[in-house]
Amino acid sequence: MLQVSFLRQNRDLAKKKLAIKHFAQPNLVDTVIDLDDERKQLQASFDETQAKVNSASKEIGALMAKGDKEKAEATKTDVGEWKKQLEPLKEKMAQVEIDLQNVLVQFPNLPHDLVPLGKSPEENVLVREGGVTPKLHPGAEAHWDLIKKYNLVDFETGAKITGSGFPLYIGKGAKFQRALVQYFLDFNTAAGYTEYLPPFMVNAASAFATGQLPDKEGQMYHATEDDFYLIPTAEVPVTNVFRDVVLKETDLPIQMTAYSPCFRREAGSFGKDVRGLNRVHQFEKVEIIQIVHPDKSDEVLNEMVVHVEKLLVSLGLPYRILRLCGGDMGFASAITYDFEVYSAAQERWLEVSSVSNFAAYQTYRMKCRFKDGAGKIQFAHSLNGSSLALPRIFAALVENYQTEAGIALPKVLQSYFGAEKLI
RNA sequence: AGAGAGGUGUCCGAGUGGUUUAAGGAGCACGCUUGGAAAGCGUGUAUACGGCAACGUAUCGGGGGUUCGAAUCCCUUCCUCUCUGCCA
Repeated sequence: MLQVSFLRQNRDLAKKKLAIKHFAQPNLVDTVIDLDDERKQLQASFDETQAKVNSASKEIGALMAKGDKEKAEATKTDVGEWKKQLEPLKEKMAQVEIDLQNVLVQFPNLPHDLVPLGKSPEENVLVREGGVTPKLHPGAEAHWDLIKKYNLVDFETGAKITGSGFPLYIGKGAKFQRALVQYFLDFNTAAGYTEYLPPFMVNAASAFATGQLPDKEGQMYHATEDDFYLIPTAEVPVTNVFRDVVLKETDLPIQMTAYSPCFRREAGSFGKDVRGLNRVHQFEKVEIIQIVHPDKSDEVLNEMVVHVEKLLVSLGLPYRILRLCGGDMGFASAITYDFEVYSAAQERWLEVSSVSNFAAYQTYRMKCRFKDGAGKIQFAHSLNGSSLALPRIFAALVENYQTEAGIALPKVLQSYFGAEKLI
């Protein structure tokens, strides 16, 4: 959420930056300031009257103690009058606060200066690429054929059990998932991240804090009986560890990693992107999350990008890193780098990780602050990234490592999987 | 799931309608004291909003209510603990 004080001081800059994110109603910035002015005014007169009530009430107490009942009763009448004035003020103030909040939550985060202009994925900027695209043998197949051929994943039975997009991993397919999760977690903890295993459902306050509510309500599965949401990413529960917390400056940076299944309704998706493991409703992911000093978040973002890059290099997959343009970025992000791996069999790039700096957008919503050296309270910055999401990594690995004899494995995974090759 | 007991500041803990302006203790910070430390003494030690400031307002798990006045009474909700039940 954007801070009113920032919007107040940077009215035009905010509008300009919102335009980069293709936000349709830049004039809401003015609305916010007007509402905030009104709120201030209402509070001033409310506080003033309330102060009179408070001190008169105390006086009544003193008068009663002295036994001066008559004067006490007279003061009660005065208080009654003031309280009548208070009622409408209170109501108006509550309404203005709701209105203000309703407008504020509509603003996406402002883009970082490095974010390129653009509307669609074609306008993302290629930062760098690496790895070598393998030369596959003739007759090489896409993962949806390979997993059928080797009985690694059964979509039909998953659909029978639950519905489409809920894959059933079997045998070596299931074990491979476990091996990947284990490898990714070990890789992250070796770099200093602390491992968490969070709840897989969250309450509305948590979903709101990281920005899923109200923006992406329709994308989450909702358990209405208890009003819990199935998490779309471990980012939601893990970032919320620090909701409503005032940290010490020396606690920063906080580095966390977590495995979780992710549940996404993916309402509105269609087309060839949804084939096989390219887009599913439930998948496994290992996430990295950091909460850092605001002066450090740019630098930390780059470190996280390099971290994920190293992980991809270790898997021997051809990859590229893109800086997303304003139109392709997420709602809460200030700057995002997407990682894609090349699927040699599908002959297309698959997004496998997204690393973002949220600046103070999430931390302001969730009131995650720290006390700096001077004793001043500041909002921390939050960042996160996938390290890594499994389905498309799985797809790219089986496609790129396929041979006529079976499917090989990158060296780093052999000990985790307990064999030299997958098949 | 049923019955009961609870939730107070950084922590422990007192507080059943009015100088509570949340006692007292511990911790922490600073100062005094000391050769240095400990002890002792003194001072300070939550957050948000409004205000240039003085200060005001709100917050005793959350929300609502009663009252001139609520940590305290009432309703509701969440959480923790104990017992019982059920269950991996």
